[in-house]
Amino acid sequence: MSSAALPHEANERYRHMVEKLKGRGLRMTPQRLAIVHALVSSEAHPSVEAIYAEVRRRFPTTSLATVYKTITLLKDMQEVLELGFPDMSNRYDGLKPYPHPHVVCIRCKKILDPELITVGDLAEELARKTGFAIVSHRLDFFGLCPECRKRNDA
Amino acid sequence: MSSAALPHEANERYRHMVEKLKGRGLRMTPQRLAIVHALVSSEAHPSVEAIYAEVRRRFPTTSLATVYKTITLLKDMQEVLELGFPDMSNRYDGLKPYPHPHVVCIRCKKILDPELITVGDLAEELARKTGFAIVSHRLDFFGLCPECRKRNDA
DNA sequence: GTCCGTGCAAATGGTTTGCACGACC
DNA sequence: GGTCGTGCAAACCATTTGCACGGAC
Repeated sequence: MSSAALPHEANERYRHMVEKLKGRGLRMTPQRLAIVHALVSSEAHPSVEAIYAEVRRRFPTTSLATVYKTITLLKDMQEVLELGFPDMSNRYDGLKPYPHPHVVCIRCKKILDPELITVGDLAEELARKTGFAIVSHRLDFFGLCPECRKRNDA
Repeated sequence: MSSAALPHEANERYRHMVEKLKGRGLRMTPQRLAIVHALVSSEAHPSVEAIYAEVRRRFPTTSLATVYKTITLLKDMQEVLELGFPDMSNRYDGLKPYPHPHVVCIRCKKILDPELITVGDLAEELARKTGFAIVSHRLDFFGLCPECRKRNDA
């Protein structure tokens, strides 16, 4: 899988993840490379199905199980951020694998990364007040994106 | 289902939810009352299984399906907040059914409501920047609770 | 008495697992 | 060549649904 067409940042992430996988002595199969590629080549926070579809364009025999297994691998290595939803399948972020805020359109399921002041300050305040040792967080805003607001004739 | 033993605030919520259900012409069966009771009588953000177990203590024939149906009902009426997790079953908050921050212990799955400055300000800033019409949000911090930190001999 | 709600069981859908073949190193 | 990863199919588990009986009003 070539990474020539990737934007700068995505290319960095691609190489970083491949190196980290290699560093663990894991085999770099074409499927794995394609899955990593799919994870960094979209800012849409793709679902497993979307990644599967993308990977299948190059490797039509790839199975869903392989996609799940590779994502689990990367999740455990903290190289992919998982966003779970009760009413739709999970979404993944391979570009920014650390906790950060998201905006989710409740109609078209679009997910964006808004520019916001850091939640780190809140986490600190929280740790002091509750005695929790905070290791991660998640902040999601749900609403209608500009496109869906226009289409708001339902 | 008596509400005599409930704390003030829980009792308020109990009555509010019952009134709202009645107002929609829905039948107040003992099962429904028990489910509503279970939802407001715990600050632990119970799972469906936990609610089911609690309800069964009084009405041993109650089915899981009924619990799910009633919770769906209350969710649609915005009287229960649903917290979905990819790695455990959903948890519910009938005491504060509006979006608010949570602290989740990644070991014992305890969920608390921390006292924090409002996220409303962030939501406003966000709406301006992205054009989204924000209708809801969710902020979760994950970490180890004080108890689990002590037990940290794993 | 009517109709809604319940309880059972079966279906669903996303995700995980077991296993044998084939490919990476 | 040995071992790990893949692909298939079956298993899983939380949740949802269909349907007939029973209870709320």
